[in-house]
Amino acid sequence: MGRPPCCDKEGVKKGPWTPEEDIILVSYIQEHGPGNWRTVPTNTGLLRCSKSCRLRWTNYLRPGIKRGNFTDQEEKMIIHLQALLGNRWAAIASYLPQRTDNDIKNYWNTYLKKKLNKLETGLSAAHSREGFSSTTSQSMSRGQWERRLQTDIHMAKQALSEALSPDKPPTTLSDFESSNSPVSCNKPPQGSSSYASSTENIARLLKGWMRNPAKPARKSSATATATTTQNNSLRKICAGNESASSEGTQSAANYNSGMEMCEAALESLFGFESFESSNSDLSGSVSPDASLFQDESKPDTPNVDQLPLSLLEKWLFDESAISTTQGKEQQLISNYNDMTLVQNADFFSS
DNA sequence: AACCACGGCAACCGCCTTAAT
DNA sequence: GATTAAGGCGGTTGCCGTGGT
Repeated sequence: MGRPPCCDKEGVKKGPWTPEEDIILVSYIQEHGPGNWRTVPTNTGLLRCSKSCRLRWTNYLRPGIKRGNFTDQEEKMIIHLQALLGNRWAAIASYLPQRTDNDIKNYWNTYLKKKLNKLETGLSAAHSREGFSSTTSQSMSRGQWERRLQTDIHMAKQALSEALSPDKPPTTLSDFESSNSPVSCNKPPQGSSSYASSTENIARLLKGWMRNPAKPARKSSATATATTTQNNSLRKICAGNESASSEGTQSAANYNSGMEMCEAALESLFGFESFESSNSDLSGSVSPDASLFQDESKPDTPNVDQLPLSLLEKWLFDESAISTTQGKEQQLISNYNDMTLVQNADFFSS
């Protein structure tokens, strides 16, 4: 016999989540923590499959998720990581801890891919204008360059996968990756503050939602027409959550001050505009629930995930060099690094 | 004002890996 | 070791809002 069944498929609700369902889910996770999704539908009474609950949590309700426009820095990072890792959105998302893999994937598919295609066609058009002919020696060198790029990408991927392999010492990338994985959320949080603050946010979310029911967030909230009974039950939940909010506020404040210090340090060190500060103008445009989570912490997220790409790459490939001890690959990777950096500089200066 | 096309995004689907029995 | 479901992930779909005609 294998494991017991997750959830029977009959009577499982599909489609957008209602705020009430969100509250139930968040309340449950606040109490029990994420993980063991199999039991969530039965214990909460939600008519959702466990998978749907997990997805809703990881993509929408989880504390620390930033919504709204992507910054230039994030955009560059995504492009760069996509070139390195391919469509491994979860891996890419681990470098942008405030963004979900779904978010990054959507952003890539709806915007970045098109933007890069445009740039690519623009570049090739410019090349043809400048006399790049398919029969000239220049095209030969371009072909060689492309082949070399392909090889380098392949080698970089290989080195990366080696660096990520589980038999490596515990200071490698895999640690950071795993520390961002949902599994790590199963670990007892460093204090229950993250869930408490999550509750606080949900309470505020509902306050806003009830105060302004005519302007719900898109999709789930939009489809949810708040009935009187719903509001009453939600108010009860809110009242309960309010009491838990004070400790969360404290932890959020601590986190924020820590983040500010970290960002200030990064800014002074690398001259990068910090992710948060460059996003400060988004606060007005994000959905109500999203903005509520802005100040949330992600307990197991290491600060290294906030580092700008150049430093991250340096660290990443230094790690690769240590673990692979293959100088040739390292050389190729650094070549690739140089090339992609130049490419990116070209892309974004245009 | 009505219609249409397009873009954004939440959620679902299906496959693969991991883990429990 | 085999079996089976959970969990994770990437691809895809479908709904809704918005802008153009």
